[in-house]
Amino acid sequence: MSDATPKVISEPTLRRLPHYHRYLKSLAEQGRDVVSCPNIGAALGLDPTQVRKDLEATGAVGRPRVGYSIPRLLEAIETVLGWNNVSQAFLAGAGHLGAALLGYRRFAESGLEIVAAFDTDPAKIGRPLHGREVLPLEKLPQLARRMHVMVGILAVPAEAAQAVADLMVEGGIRAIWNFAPVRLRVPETVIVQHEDLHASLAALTQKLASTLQAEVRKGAEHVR
Amino acid sequence: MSDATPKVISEPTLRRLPHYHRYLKSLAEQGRDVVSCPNIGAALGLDPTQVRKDLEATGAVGRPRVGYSIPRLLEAIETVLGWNNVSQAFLAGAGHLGAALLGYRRFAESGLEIVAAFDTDPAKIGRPLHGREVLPLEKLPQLARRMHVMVGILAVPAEAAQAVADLMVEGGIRAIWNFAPVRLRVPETVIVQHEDLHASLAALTQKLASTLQAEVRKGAEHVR
DNA sequence: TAGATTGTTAATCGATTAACAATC
DNA sequence: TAGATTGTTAATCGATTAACAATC
Repeated sequence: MSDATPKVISEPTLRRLPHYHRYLKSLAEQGRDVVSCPNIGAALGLDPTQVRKDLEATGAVGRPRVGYSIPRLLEAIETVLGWNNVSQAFLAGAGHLGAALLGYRRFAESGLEIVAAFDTDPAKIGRPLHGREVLPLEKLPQLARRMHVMVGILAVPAEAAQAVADLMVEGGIRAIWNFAPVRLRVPETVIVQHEDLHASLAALTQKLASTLQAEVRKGAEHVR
Repeated sequence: MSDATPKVISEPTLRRLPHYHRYLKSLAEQGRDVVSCPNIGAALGLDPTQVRKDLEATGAVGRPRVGYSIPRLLEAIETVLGWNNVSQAFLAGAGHLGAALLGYRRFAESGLEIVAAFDTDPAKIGRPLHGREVLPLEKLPQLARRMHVMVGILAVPAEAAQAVADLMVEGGIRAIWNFAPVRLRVPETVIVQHEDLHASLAALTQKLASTLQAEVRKGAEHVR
């Protein structure tokens, strides 16, 4: 029998862990050192059982009647999410969005450090952007290999996304954070996290439209 | 009995619709005018049955053996997503991310027009940003009421998010696109679309870490 | 007609929620 | 001890996937 279990954590759980972390941090600052699932659930608007299951996924152990140790919980979450060992990332696309991502320094707290940006626009290449150098896109693969960069951030127009993703794969990048509204074709060994603003916006506007419509219907019914 | 059905479309379906739209657009440009679900599924890497269910949700009707009319499908998707009637939005937070969102003009294609930005920083107020004026945040509620703006985009630091959301609600805003890593407390009548970059990043880094770990284990086993 | 695709109903799968015994 | 909370098992719920009849 092997030592460690594979331990697959579901995407919804993974996405909730940072929220727990943030709340626990605020409690720790207030001097609290234990917390219960019902407590977290009430603060974050989540089902206490769901909170417990999520915490269980981190390997944390609590004490009945008391709760969980906040420092140990924070530690457990950070370990699971890999926030302890920072990994370096390359950013492709130094447009509006790319620049915003470069400028947002707090990703470092989540274990990600953007070390260089790449673009095809000669006007951008060579100039520093938020303290990082902008390099010609074609250099991405060899540099990724040389520096053992594992994470790529894709902030290029939809038309170019697949080609740039191919470059990243060529450079040995193993995880792509994709901001282009395109489903990428990559080898199975490469992880793609899709950050689809267009999809979110579509969901938002549709929900708003259907809500407003329902209200109009209800209003009409009332008049009738 | 009432005329129209409420018709609730699931979030996953809503998020896929823009992808279908994009693909259908490209087919239309190539002069194609019919398309089948297996066809779409193969192109986008989705199960054909899932594609069919999604299209069904838009009210589109196809012909057995032939497929769906591309123009009619495009029309159906645009109608369902509310891309025909553009709605105006206010942006709160003119920092890196806010500026990037302002600069990204293509949201208009998805029925959203950002008409003004708000901030508390005196250095930003009064200056135009990507062609839109930056106004003092405290003016948001009354202006939203006066202009009947229904959508708010929240791109402020986490600490300020709840307070700014409260201002939006006060101004009668009915849908909030939230880029802050915070769960907002809003009345039931207000829709919140959470765009949680921290959560996505957490999921990405965890998956990468656990994949790499699994490979190390496998390698070790091989050596043994 | 033959056969591919639609439309629809059933089965599967995974996540959330509920129930309850164990425990401090 | 009494009772709140953990840990765990079962039930529910919704989305995905499979199966199959209807149809052009």
